[in-house]
Amino acid sequence: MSMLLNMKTSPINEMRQHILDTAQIIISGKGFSAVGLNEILQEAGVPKGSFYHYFGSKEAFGEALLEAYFSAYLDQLEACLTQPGVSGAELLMGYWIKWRDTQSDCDPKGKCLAVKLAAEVSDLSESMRSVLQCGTDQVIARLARAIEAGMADGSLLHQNSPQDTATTLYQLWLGASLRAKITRDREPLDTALRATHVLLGLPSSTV
Amino acid sequence: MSMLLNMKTSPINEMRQHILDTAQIIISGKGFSAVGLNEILQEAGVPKGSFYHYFGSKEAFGEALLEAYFSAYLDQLEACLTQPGVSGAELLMGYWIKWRDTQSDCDPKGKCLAVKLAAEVSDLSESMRSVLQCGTDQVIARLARAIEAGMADGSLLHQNSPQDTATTLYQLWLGASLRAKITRDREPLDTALRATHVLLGLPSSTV
DNA sequence: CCGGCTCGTAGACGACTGGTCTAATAATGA
DNA sequence: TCATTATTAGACCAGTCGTCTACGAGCCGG
Repeated sequence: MSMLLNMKTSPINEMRQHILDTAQIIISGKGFSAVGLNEILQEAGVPKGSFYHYFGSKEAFGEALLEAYFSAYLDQLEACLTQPGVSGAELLMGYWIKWRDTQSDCDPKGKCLAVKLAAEVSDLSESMRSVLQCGTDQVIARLARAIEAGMADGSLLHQNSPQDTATTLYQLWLGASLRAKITRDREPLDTALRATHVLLGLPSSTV
Repeated sequence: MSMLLNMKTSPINEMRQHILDTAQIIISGKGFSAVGLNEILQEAGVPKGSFYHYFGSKEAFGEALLEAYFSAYLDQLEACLTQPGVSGAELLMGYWIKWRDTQSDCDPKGKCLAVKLAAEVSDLSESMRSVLQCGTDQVIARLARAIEAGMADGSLLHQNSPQDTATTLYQLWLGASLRAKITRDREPLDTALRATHVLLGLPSSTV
């Protein structure tokens, strides 16, 4: 009983999370294949031999990394889209602006793992692809709910289906973030923000 | 003089191209870091030692790979967008439909290297990132010209700037292709195609 | 026709790192 | 004190990129 309750703060899970946190920063910079366990474990101050006490393999570790990432991301998304007294349209635009800002600065901590790893990992590991699919589907579903709420409160027009709009917007921002990695500036994300206004039927503002 | 003319068919360039063609298939599946020169050269039937007669390093090889890819892609794009007696809108939609079809089937030969490598390579090699930037910028510029032509022949409405629309569409399709790698089906690309209709101000068709 | 020359190629090799696992240590609890 | 568990050091081999020497095909002068 108490073991179940303390699952997240048990020493072994604390260590797991510590390794995952360290790895996220490194991997969001160098990718999955290009980073060795050595580098991660050394940075985390964990002996190499201990790795297989916490994770069954590098692939299982990758799964856990993505699961932890999406878990935190969805919490953050939920918080972002449930502020009292703010219209649905404003909540959504706040989310995209936050996306633009976190992906255009240079802090590796906030970089999106879906953008970084999707292409590399989907053809590499079926289990990691599956976590990625589950995570992104949940993000899109949450965005669709937010769009629906915006339609309900009158801040968004009814044009296409919320699911379709959410999917399109997510894909647009995925691609914009990818291109931002190429150009190394925020122009792709600014362009995506303008397009988001259009796709949501909002008056274009000076961003 | 004749050397310049024959540059593309000189034995050394034939060999280079043969290695590049072989590598493109493998790398578009497994990525850049995860593939060793061994595997590529073995598949190409080229001994390992000879590699450094054709390319200075793996990174230089990666540059050449991307250059060759974009060179071929831009030729293909040009051919796709310059068919006589077809309206600008139809040319563009033909291009997106072709994109959808090539990226949704399983043939690794036609897979987009920009989608596959952008995230991995941009943080790994400045020179490869630079080739990627140059290539994608050219694609977007060519798309912008096609949109401009569509406005000129009356098949497209004047709404936003051609450059902006081209950028948005390209990013949307980049992201849709990325998500298609995750979901392993064509739904992301079908959704992108519908959104493309909307963004171009065309009547939505049953795709 | 032949010997000596160059030059592109061949693939073994070096130094190193990868993920994985076993065997030994440290810590814990009875 | 001992049995059991938790932790870790280091060996392991396959694989990495890049180098280096040695082989052999082709040419040229005689």
